[in-house]
Amino acid sequence: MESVFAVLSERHRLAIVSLLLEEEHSVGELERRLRLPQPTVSKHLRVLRDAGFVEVTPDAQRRVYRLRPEPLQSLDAWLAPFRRFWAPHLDALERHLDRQLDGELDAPRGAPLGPAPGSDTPPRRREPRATSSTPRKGSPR
Amino acid sequence: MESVFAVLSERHRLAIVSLLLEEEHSVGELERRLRLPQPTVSKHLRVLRDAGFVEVTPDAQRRVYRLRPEPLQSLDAWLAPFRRFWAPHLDALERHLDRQLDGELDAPRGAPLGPAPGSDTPPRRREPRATSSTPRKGSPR
DNA sequence: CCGATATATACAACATCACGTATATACCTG
DNA sequence: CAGGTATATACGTGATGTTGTATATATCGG
Repeated sequence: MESVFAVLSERHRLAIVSLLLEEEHSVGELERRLRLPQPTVSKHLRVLRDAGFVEVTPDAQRRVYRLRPEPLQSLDAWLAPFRRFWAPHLDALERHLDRQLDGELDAPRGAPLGPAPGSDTPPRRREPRATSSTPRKGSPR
Repeated sequence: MESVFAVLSERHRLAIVSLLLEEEHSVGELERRLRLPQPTVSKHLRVLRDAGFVEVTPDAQRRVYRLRPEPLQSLDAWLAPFRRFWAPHLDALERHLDRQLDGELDAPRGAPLGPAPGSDTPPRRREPRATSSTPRKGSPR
């Protein structure tokens, strides 16, 4: 369980993190909120603790878990360069919307709202923009 | 492979996403950059495509992959509430850094979001905030 | 049309993870 | 000390993911 992503890729752990965002909780409280057997909760908390997501404070027999900021902060830091990436996309979207709002007098060529959510393959053609440098054909392995 | 986290929890996929942040790449280019066998690259790209992280444009026999913003944007959105959470912690961190001048928290350029800083808990204070007025005993289920 | 190139997919082996069950440890109350 | 409560851990099992090998599909050059 190395990475921040691996830790959060489990839905119950994600739920625990979300719950702990609001306030600290004991194991039993998490157990009830999530409707999970106690060993499951404890094991997920163990993973979260090893990864630095939570810290624990003993309170008699109870263990009160609370969120720690570091791992999520590092996630935020990792994400930073990507914000710069989709900024232009947002701009493009905004410009598009601006034109639309400004009046679609332009009658924009029928293109009827592509359904294209994500994983389609637009039938587009692309010129060989291959950095002009690597005309490799038979790269011998 | 449901969640954004699950997709990014694999280091090679994370590397691919980072590479595609800089510019689009064909499968062969990724193959060489990452020193991975071609089927492995293709399979990871398949996962990324199904999850909406990348889109592909055919260029003769090549397939040129480029990054798509949506999934990472949703990750950013998920992270938003947590920023409010660690804001107070940032104050503490800043005070600490002011004294230490220990800058090392930055976006990894290709660095694989290292193992979460687990128990390297900076010498922080732990208030005895054990809700001192809750001497719960045996709570019956 | 043929061979080479580029990429995708099928299949099997293997590792990892999450879960349930059982049990261990610690603390509290009487 | 005894019994109950709260949590952690060990072990076996089934599910899922990753990888390597082999093969299929499509395109290009001649």
